[in-house]
Amino acid sequence: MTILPVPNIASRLLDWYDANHRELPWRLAPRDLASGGRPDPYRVWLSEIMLQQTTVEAVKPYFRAFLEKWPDVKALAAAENEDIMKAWAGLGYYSRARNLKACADIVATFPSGFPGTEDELRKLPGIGAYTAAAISAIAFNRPAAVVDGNVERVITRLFEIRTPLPEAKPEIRASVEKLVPAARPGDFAQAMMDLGATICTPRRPRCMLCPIREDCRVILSGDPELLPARAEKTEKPRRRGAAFVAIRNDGAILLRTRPDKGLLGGMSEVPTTGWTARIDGDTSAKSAPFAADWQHAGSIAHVFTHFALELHVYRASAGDKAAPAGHRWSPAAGISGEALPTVMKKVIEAAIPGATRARRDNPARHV
DNA sequence: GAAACGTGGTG
DNA sequence: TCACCAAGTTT
Repeated sequence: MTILPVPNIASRLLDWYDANHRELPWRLAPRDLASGGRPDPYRVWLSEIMLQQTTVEAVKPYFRAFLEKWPDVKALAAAENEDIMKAWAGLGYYSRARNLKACADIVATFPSGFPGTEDELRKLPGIGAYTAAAISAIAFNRPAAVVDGNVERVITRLFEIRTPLPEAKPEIRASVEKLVPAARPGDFAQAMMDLGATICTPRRPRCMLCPIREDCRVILSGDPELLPARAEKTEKPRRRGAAFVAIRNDGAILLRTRPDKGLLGGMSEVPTTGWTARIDGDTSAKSAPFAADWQHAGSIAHVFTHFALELHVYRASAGDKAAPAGHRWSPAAGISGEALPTVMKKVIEAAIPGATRARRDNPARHV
C-alpha cells in the first residue's frame, strides 16, 4: 500500500503563510519576494527594534517617518541624538532610541553594513537574542531560531508545554530549532509570528483556521487559552507626585531634560516633584520650581510597566521670568515637536488643552 | 534570575 | 476601573 507523505509542520505553515501573510511596511512586496529578493537589513533591523514589546499598529507610522527622515544606516548615524529622541517620542522604551543611534554609529563604520550572523548581531547595542535571530533569518535567510512572544504561545500550545514562563524558554527554543526548515528560515520565522498574531492569539484563538491544528496537542486535550503559563507577577505599586506647567507671557512652557539613564531617559518634561522613588511624592504646590500663583489644574493618571502614577498638575503664569538653571522655555508653537513622553503630554494637556497637538501651521511638527 | 523599562488596545 | 499583553534588552 502507498502511504502519502504527510507534509511536516514547517511545510504546512509556509503554505499557509504564502496565502495569508500580512503585508507590512517593512516587508518586501509579494512580487519581490517571489523573485527571490531579500529585504534591506536596515529596514528589518529598524522594524525589529521598534516592534520590541510594541504592537504592529503602533509601529507603522513611526517606521514610515524614520525611513523618510533616515533612509539608510548612514543617514541615521549622521543624525542628531536629539532629533532621534523627538521622532521616537510616544513609542515608549526610550533606551531603544539611544541604542538605535549607538548601533547605527557602529554599523555605519562596517564596509559591508549589518552583519548576518547571530553572534555578530548580538554584540550590537539594543540587539538581544530575539532580534539577532530575527535579523539573521529574515534579512539573511539563515536558519536561526526566532523566539518571540508569539512563538512562545504557538509552541507551548502546539506541544502542550505547561511549564510556566520564563522557565519554559529553553524547552521552547529547542522545539523551534527542530522545526526550522533549511529552505526558508526567514519566512518560517515570520509565519510563526503571523500565526501567533492572527490565529493562535492570546485570547479566543481561531483554532478552526489553524494550518497546523492536526499537530496541536492542546487543542485536543485542553484549553489553548490557558497556555502559555506564566510565573506570578508582583503587584504594581502606586506613586504620586506633582507637575508644574509654567507659562510665559508669549505662551512658552518651561521644560527640562531628564538624565540619559533610567525612566524616560533623555526625554523632556515639565518640572515635577520626585515620583520615581518608591515612596509617595509631594502632591502639593510647595515644591514648585519658583514662587507663583500656582493653580491646581486637576490630576492625570498614567500606568508604567512597573508602577502606576498619579500626577497633580499645577499651572501658573510666569510673566517674562528667566528660565531657572537646567530649564528652558519651549515656544508654544514648538511643543508638539519636543521629545515629550506620553505622560508629559497628558500633564501639559491637563494644564493647557490642545497645547501638544500638532498643527499644520506648526513648523516644529515632526513626522 | 529578577527588576527596570512605555504605551495603547482589549475584554 | 483593571488586568493582561505586544516582534525584548539591559543591568
